[in-house]
Amino acid sequence: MAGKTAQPAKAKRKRATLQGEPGTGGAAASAGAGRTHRLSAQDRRRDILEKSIAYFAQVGFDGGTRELARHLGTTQPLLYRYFPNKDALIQEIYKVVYLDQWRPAWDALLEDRTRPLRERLQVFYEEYTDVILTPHWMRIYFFAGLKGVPINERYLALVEERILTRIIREFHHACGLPVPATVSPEDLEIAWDLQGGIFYYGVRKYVYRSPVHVEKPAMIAQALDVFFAGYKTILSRRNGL
Amino acid sequence: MAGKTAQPAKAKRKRATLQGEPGTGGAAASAGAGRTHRLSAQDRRRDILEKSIAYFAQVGFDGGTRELARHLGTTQPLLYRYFPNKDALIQEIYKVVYLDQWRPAWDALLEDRTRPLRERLQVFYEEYTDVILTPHWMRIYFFAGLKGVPINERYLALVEERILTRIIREFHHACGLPVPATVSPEDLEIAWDLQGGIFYYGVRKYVYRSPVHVEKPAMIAQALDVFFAGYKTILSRRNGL
DNA sequence: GAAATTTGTTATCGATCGATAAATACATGA
DNA sequence: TCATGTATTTATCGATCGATAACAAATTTC
Repeated sequence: MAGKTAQPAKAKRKRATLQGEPGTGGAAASAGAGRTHRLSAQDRRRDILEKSIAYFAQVGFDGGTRELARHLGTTQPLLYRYFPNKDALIQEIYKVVYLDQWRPAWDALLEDRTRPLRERLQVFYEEYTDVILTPHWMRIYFFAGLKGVPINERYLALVEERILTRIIREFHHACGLPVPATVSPEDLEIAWDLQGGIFYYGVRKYVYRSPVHVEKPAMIAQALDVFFAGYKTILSRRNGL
Repeated sequence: MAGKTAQPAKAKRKRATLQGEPGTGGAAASAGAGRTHRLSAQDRRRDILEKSIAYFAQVGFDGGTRELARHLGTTQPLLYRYFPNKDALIQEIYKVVYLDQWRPAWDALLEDRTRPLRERLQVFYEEYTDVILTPHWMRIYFFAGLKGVPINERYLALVEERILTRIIREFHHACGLPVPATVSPEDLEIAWDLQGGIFYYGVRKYVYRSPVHVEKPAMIAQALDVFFAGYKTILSRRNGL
């Protein structure tokens, strides 16, 4: 269990002396991102946040602050000028990745009864999956979930409220059935089945980096085909054939 | 970012002196699991493996070996008598959790054409999810996936080979259609949609510890209802209505 | 252009991690 | 009962981690 690849402790010193060079500052030696010395506080903060998402999405939240700083092209203590501690940085990542992604236009789209529901859902899921079926979003989502971060519950509640109950209601309307005042647990679970089928495509692709067999829009179309025909049949049966 | 809750370094010494007591050995003081001193090599190894699964499923593979030992009611160096290093232990966990779970009876069940396919799949998924929709399996699965462990690809390939292609083939047969020699990418992806919908129920429940709205067998029944009616419609359409 | 402010770096601390070596408790066979 | 072998523990090493303090460089302000 020797701690990874043990590097001799001498290397540090060497870099410290190099830092005196004229044209090439010490920090850029590692990341080589391009001489970004001395940003404004606002820009630096944004830069840290952005690159932290990419970094933690790769290695998980147990990734070290030193290696994170290397990805930033700066030094590790600088992080602590902009975030009081590692956990505060992570909390901010959650907020950005989870909550600030919903587009208000989707609210209108899902309930726009001038368009066929099938079309609405195809458009919605194509756009929505453009946001969440990405390596960063997916991996942050699961790293956070496994850590038991409380923000997850909020997200699942948000999915039910903004997406799933709407789908059920609109589906009833599209079938000429009375729209239920409150969505039943069974119907909610059927909508989760749709959501889960689509979502798992992203899991296979971005969590497991496994090849998928059709392009994303085609996958969504198929999932919706099955959902529409299947759910309609269920509703028919339920209402005495 | 002070490393968790900093415990004063004195505490260690104190326990070391306590260890001299007659009835209560040093190790049991922490876990209190019940005086399991001196197991046979075989039993100890099995015990370590079993409890390691529970422990790592809880905290992830970055969990410390010392705390793992506490859960075992022993000391940390003992682990290294039975596993050369932490990674070897983890590899063995993968093997147990992933591969040694498939029941040969499922092979026969899925292809038993004396029973209706719908019934076969209900039984299969109820049994199969008894194995994989558990906190341990789910969490190990994702911890491993996010770490990029190569064993995942093998698992996904196994699902396609043993479950999904069979479902597609049997479905064609049940519909009176010719059974395709090789399953098309589109059909495979439709089967993944079924698998994903069911699987995501477990994600919500065990990764996110979020409440679900119907019991597992009912969820499976609904997912299969949608799948059967939906896929049948698709196949009909595909063959010129 | 000097003082004050802000940004970034070097050096280091204490804790914890995986791993090893040496010593100790326990069991078994002669 | 004593020697031998195995199971378990104590003590410790080197590396790495998050975090802080002290210093240096760049920018702004007067």
